[in-house]
Amino acid sequence: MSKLNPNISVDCVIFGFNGDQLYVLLIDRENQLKNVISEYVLPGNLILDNENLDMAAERVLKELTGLSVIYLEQFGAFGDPDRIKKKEDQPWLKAVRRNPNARVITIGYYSLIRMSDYELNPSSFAKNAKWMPLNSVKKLPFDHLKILNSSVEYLRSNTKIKPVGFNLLPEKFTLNQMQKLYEAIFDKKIDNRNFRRKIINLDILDKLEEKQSGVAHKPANYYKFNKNRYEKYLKSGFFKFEF
Amino acid sequence: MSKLNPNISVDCVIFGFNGDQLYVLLIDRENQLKNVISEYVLPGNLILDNENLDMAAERVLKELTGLSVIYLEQFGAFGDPDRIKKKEDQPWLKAVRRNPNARVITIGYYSLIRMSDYELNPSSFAKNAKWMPLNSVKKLPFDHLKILNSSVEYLRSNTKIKPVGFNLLPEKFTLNQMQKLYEAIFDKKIDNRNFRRKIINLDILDKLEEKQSGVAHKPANYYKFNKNRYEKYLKSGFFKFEF
DNA sequence: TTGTTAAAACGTTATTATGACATTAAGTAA
DNA sequence: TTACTTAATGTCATAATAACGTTTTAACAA
Repeated sequence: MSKLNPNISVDCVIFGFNGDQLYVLLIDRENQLKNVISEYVLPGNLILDNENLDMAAERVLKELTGLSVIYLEQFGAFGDPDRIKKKEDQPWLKAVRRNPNARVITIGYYSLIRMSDYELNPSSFAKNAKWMPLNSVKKLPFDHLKILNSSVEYLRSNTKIKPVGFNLLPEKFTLNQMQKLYEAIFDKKIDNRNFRRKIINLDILDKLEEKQSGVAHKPANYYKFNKNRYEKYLKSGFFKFEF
Repeated sequence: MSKLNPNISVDCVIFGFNGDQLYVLLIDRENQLKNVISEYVLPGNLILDNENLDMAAERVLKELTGLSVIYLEQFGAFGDPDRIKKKEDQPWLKAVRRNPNARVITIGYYSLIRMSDYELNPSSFAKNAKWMPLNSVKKLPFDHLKILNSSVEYLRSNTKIKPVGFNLLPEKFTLNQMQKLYEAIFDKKIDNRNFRRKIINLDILDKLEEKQSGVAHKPANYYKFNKNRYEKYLKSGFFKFEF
């Protein structure tokens, strides 16, 4: 069996979207350790000595939340010598780490997932995990708020050059759902006619026959992301997506 | 005195520009250790336990090349378990590392400097250091080629959204020097009228009174980067710079 | 069956940015 | 004075953008 590396960890920022606002997946420290005040942290842990960073992020996320996520992307390394030295964080570290005083640098990973695809199942490990509205997270232990903020910046600049949003939307989605998502990511209103034109012109959406049903207004058409077409475009040059 | 952390290193990719092509600063392993075949590597080393990653990058670069660099930017973490396990790299590791078998993950930093500002001085530590044309670097020990390639990608996407190039140019420069730099970074020809229009419209250059002299052709006007104006624009929104 | 409600869908115009393209200007050197 | 070399410049057709209001389609209630 492989050993934990005492100096290197990964932390995962998992974003979700519920049709209205962005959420981030946090885990409750309390459930990792009884009798310590309940507090939410980013899912993260030390890496094993025989795994690479990407694998570590995948494993840690799976262990702490039950999620198997399609892709995780590295967005930064955080290594202030005192990043886990705050007094209030010590009891927890002492309880869960073999070497609670070790200097740990952490590598940040992020992912975007469809919240609906991953009902966090209270009967598994996932009972620790909780979706929190991104805007409501004002304080986190360690340097996790810094890490979170950094991931949000990364998400934004990434969204400008890649259609990352599809990972957060259901398989079939309406253009208005999509617009809401972009508005949530960039935290600003977008003109709906301009949005539609732009997204349609990218030519990576397939308009389905299907429409919304049961809604008390004109039903919206469903669309699907055409990954093949997207990848063809990627190869033959550059993608731009800005507002 | 602080100790080296056996598991975490930084590696620096320092880009320079000579008016024609991009260079990268490498150091000669031989000078760190006699009797090992000469081979160039990225300047890098383990971090100290009391310094953060940015400080470590600064210090390591200074120690290995003599350079004090204005800004270093992190661009990625590299942590394959076998990244320094290649057989041919072992003698060197054994000679310079207290714990040559330790798993080391490394954080990549990059910077752009004016080659002319930093004559690498053969009388100092810098005798190890050498500017190599970026295009000529086809092979490096460890995973340094991967790191280098990653930094080039990062440089490119960064250049699209920030006028990073100014760090590589002399204080006063001509628009044609600047264009050559962008052509080197993106590795493609740019139409000079379109380039000029775009760069002038950014409104962050000051045209100086001064002209080139002593050249056997029409002398070019010198320009200067106006940092204040640039930062004002940054605050009030978004910068775009693409070709 | 008709009217009300609510979100979806849609088009135009003025402005700005882009890409493609060729000629003249200003110095030095022979 | 001429040749040489790089600097500097303008136009036009096309594409992308921002700003803006009205009509459509379904469900539901009266």
